[in-house]
Amino acid sequence: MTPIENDSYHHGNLRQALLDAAVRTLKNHSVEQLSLRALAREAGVSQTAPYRHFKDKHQLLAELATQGFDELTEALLADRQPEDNTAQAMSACGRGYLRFALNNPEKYRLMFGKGMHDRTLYPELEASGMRAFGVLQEWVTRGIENDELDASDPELTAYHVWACVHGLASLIMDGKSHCSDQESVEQLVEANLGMIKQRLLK
Amino acid sequence: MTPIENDSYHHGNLRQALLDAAVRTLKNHSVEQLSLRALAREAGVSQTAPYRHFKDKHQLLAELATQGFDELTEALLADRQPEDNTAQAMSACGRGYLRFALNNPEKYRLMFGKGMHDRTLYPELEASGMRAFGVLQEWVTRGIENDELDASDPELTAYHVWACVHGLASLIMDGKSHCSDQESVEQLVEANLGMIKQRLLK
DNA sequence: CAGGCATGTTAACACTGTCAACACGCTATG
DNA sequence: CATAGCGTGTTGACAGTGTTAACATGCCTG
Repeated sequence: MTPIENDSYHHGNLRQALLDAAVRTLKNHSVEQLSLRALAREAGVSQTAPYRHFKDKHQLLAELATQGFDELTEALLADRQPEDNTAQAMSACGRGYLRFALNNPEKYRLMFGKGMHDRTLYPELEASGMRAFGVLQEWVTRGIENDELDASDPELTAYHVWACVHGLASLIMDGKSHCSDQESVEQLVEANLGMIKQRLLK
Repeated sequence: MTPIENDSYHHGNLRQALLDAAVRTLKNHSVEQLSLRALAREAGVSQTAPYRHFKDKHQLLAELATQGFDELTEALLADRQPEDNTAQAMSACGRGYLRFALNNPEKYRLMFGKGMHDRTLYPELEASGMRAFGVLQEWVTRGIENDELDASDPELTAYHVWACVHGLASLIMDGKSHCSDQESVEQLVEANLGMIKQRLLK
């Protein structure tokens, strides 16, 4: 878990240690509160050492976000079974998405939001984002092919579903939902996922 | 437009001048780039003068956001006609919402997102947000009463629609839409609004 | 073994938010 | 009408930030 303790002049594992420290920070603090200098302190290293491994603060954030999208992809696939039909895939993906977002709100906010300058500067970020979107698009496409979905354009439909789920996650995360307790949030999520499914499924 | 020029020791209109400068800044810069000191410079005043009018940077941001929600409420009502049926109200609200968000992306990001510490500290902010949501909820409620909408719970349905539209706005603003030109964005918006309507109208 | 290169450090600059102490000038009260 | 007070603006300072330049260390390769 913790990076190897190293008393020598060279840390040995600083790059990963900084990323780990950043992930840890995002558990309790917002992206805006995350500082390179604090990460360096936590890694037991001088305040400019990070610049040997990251051009920018933005680059570190971009790598965190990339890693976040990969985790999101896993979350989307976690509850899926190979034999799932479209309705089951929808439910699994939706729950996986919301679970990830609500369990890692600050990381999620970093992935979307404006943590970095310009995400087009980071091709790996774009790619990992695309992979996550691809999971959605895959079952939507299959659902349309199998005539299970009431839709024609797979990409547009997948984008629409993404927007709905993303909006739901954002509103809840930003406290715009009246319900504070865990249980009523889950009910809200289920109700919303139900409304999406209800009208998209034939 | 510009605050009154005032060579005297006292500015005379600093509070509003700062808010105006902030709004101007958000036209070209992100919330993160907005600094109190820069606003003070733009108002031709020392760097700590703002603290006579705002306890915090957060308080200034909260007031901007409050003002933003009021503008959003106007935008939601702008294209509405008193005799509109639910379908027409949906379209007008949806277009108004997206127009506001895409024309004022940084202000919108401030309104949602994590610009302030804790929005519950600013009751006026909460209230103006509620007024905006109320516009949505109003026509949803009427639509259900008139049996024009295929839904039962007005609040839940309004929240669902809000999530869909908010998600769409966020994804487009954060550049997750492939389409860069104005025209294809509008097509994307229309297609998405269409899918929401199609699914909700009886 | 020696030199080079990756990785670390120190010092410094230009920013930021924020507070305390001080200065100005309008307004109300004696 | 004078003066005391208070709202407003200023100066100076502290702590924190991202970032660069110049310097130091030590492993790895020729």
